[in-house]
Amino acid sequence: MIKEQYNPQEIERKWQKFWDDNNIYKTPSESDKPKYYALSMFPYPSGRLHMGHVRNYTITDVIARLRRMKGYNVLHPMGWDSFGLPAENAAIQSNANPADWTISNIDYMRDQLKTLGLSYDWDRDIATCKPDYYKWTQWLFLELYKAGLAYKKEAAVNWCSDCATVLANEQVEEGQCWRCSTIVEKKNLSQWFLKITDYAESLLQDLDKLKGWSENVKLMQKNWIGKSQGTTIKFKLVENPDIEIPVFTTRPDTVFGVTYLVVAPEYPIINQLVAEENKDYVQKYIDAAKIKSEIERTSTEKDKTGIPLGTHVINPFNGKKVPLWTGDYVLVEYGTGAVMGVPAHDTRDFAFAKKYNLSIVQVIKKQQTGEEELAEAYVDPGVMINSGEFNDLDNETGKQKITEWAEQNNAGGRKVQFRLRDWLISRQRYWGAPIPIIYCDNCGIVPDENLPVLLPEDVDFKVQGRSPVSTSETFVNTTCPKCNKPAKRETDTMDTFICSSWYYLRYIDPKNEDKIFDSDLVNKWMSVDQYVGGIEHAILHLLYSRFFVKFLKDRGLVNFDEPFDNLLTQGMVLKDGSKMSKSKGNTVDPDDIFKNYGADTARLFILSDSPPQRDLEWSDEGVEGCYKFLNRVWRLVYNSRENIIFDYPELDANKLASKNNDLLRETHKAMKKVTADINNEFQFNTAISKYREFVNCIYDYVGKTKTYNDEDKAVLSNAIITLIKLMSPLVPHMTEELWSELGGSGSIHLIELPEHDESLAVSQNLPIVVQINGKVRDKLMLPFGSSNDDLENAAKDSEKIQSHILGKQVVKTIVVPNRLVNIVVK
RNA sequence: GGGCGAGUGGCGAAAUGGUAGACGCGCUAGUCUUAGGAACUAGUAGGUAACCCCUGUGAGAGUUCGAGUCUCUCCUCGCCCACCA
Repeated sequence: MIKEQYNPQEIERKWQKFWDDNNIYKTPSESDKPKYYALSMFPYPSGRLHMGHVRNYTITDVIARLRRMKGYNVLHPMGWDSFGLPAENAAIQSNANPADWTISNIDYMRDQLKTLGLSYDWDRDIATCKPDYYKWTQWLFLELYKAGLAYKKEAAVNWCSDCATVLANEQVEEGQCWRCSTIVEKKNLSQWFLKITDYAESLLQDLDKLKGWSENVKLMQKNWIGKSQGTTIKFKLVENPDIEIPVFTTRPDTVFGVTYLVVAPEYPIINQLVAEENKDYVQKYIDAAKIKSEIERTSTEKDKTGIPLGTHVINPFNGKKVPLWTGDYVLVEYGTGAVMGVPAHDTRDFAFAKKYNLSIVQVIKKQQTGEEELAEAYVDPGVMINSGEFNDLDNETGKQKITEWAEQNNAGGRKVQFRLRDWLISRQRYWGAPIPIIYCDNCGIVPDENLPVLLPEDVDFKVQGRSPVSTSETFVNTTCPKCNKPAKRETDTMDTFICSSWYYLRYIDPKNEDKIFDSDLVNKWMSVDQYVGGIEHAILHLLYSRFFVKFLKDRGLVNFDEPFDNLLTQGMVLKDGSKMSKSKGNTVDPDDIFKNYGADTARLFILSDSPPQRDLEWSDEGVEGCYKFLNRVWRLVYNSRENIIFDYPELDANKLASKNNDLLRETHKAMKKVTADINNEFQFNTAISKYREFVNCIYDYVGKTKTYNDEDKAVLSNAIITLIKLMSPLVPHMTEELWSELGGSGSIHLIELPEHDESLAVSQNLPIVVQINGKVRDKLMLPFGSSNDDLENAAKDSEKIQSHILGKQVVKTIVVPNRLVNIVVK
């Protein structure tokens, strides 16, 4: 018996237990059905779910549920990105163990996910902080090491003093730490890197294969990889012709306009380039540059500064002698660490030359104009002048010719330059996967194959400036696996982005103790059919994941190029116009919504107000509205319970009374619209509108029907049971309850979703718009499929239309079948 | 500075080049109630007393029988990258 009152809390608890007990959402690895891998970006277990999580996981859950009901074997797993700094900070504050803090958060959040009614296969739950997972993270590191893609080097790295650790390039935002906004310093440290730059070209090229990614995200990756085609040109030092300074340029066509050269202050051999009398002065400049923060140095507002080294270089193209400078706007990491100054054709160089009174030589002119004094740099295409044998070439041809000349005369050549730099992965923190490396005085760097290398527990978390791991004597002191002599362990841990860049592979084979995963299984399940997560991962996580998959393919462990076929980047959840955050105090706790309205209401609201890609403004009234709607559906079913026959007889549309035919048609229209909206475009908001329209329509029907004959009952039953089926992916608990109470057996979530019948979804009569000169003047109800002549005649017969045509000349008539007639008059 | 999006009622938003504002929130009036913040009914872009009609999708032009939608110029907002040579 259906209860009179909709009681979400009672229903939801009951069905969640039922689903759990009966393993409704367990995914068999083998099945005759086609596979579908639906994946949400797994959360960091910070303590409790926020609305962003609710949105992310509900979206993916609806997609997974719909696919399941469309006959797919759906993999829909969940896990925990559980290494990271917050656990360590919490440990320092409360003297707890990061592991305990993390595990209890995971347990709480897992319960919350269950409360939300998400259809996960919990048997595949993984946590990156557990040894049975990070063992394979370490294994992966060693594979990279053996392939020459993990290496250690001394480098000027980004240092966050607040987090007391180094940061990857990708983790520095506007010169500040991505996590705590502390201004990042440069420090010279010996650190581990992954050679992601080896894959720069394929990471760029394969973006074209990602048809299911938005252009926006692909472009962000493309810009980050930052490929530029250019030329290197070598300039010899006048004072010591054995020294060559190569520069990188994308404008070799302007080489005859070089009037100076600038090297970075950190240029490795800068000391050999300085004239004796300038040494003191230059050293001061270099020291000053070092202590400037990244943010000061890279500010575009500031004037460029530089000083002459007192020496000169020879331009190989024209033999001209030009002064050599150093300037802190030149980056030692990019290109060759040296640039040529062409003030006439580069705005930055122009400003620099004006400031320091350097000469300006024009070498490109606009077509058809003479040479004239430049008021600003001329950066557009043109014709080469003052360029010796290259004069009169258009500058694009000039680029080729100049580069060829450089190649032929040993003065440089073609060069492809990427902005992408190697991935700095070592962190001086505790709560991460230890880097499985041993340093031996005899054997040097030795990989430790005895995995997992477990995190020590006897550590001092409060140590400053070095990894807390280094305080564990038992961990640090070990023996060399090669020579058995005493040796020391690496005490840095890995960037947690390593752990989170391969997790989607582990879900497929989560309990494998012998291998990172079974390749056959992974090849069968990958790629991920639909990945859903926040736009904030557009670069870091997604780029790293793509890199790992390309590496694993090269190692023969997988046979696909890209991990994620389709990517949906969901918008943020806002309140009062800005992102929900604790610091702003504008958060809404999902638990409160579950408690007051139930998970079904939360799910419905989070999907109803905006399309998923767009930001969603939180609205208490909107939540209330969704709750009322669910109550409205409940009442509809409850009040009609006497007239609902679960096994209603088949309906013959040709024989139905017109009222019943109308409802049958609306039922098929709803089927069509809802599945199309969810399946193709993830337009949950318009799918939900359709639910409401359909419910309004059934209410109309019920309101008009005083007594029910068998045909009425069958049509009504069809409408209501279809409604419940269509709503079940979004509103899983309430629909399960109604399904069961109306007489359905098993779970509604395991049935097949019905397909609409197109012939039943079209109306017999359609409103046809009649326009005069594109303005609507009348609307006529005409049969579906009327011929163009019939439409035109009907339009011209209309009294309203005739009054508009009267006394005018009909120039032409446009007819769009089933839609409109436009009469053009003069 | 470069790149990418987006501008539609009081609000969230709909709209294969073809009836702009579906659906909802809010609001107004009414019904039922002791009462309702519940439910139901009707209305709700602006102008007009009002039907008709006129105006209307950031501004301006263009293409088209017809433009929220396509093209160009401009304005505003958001996001990403940014001394990248």
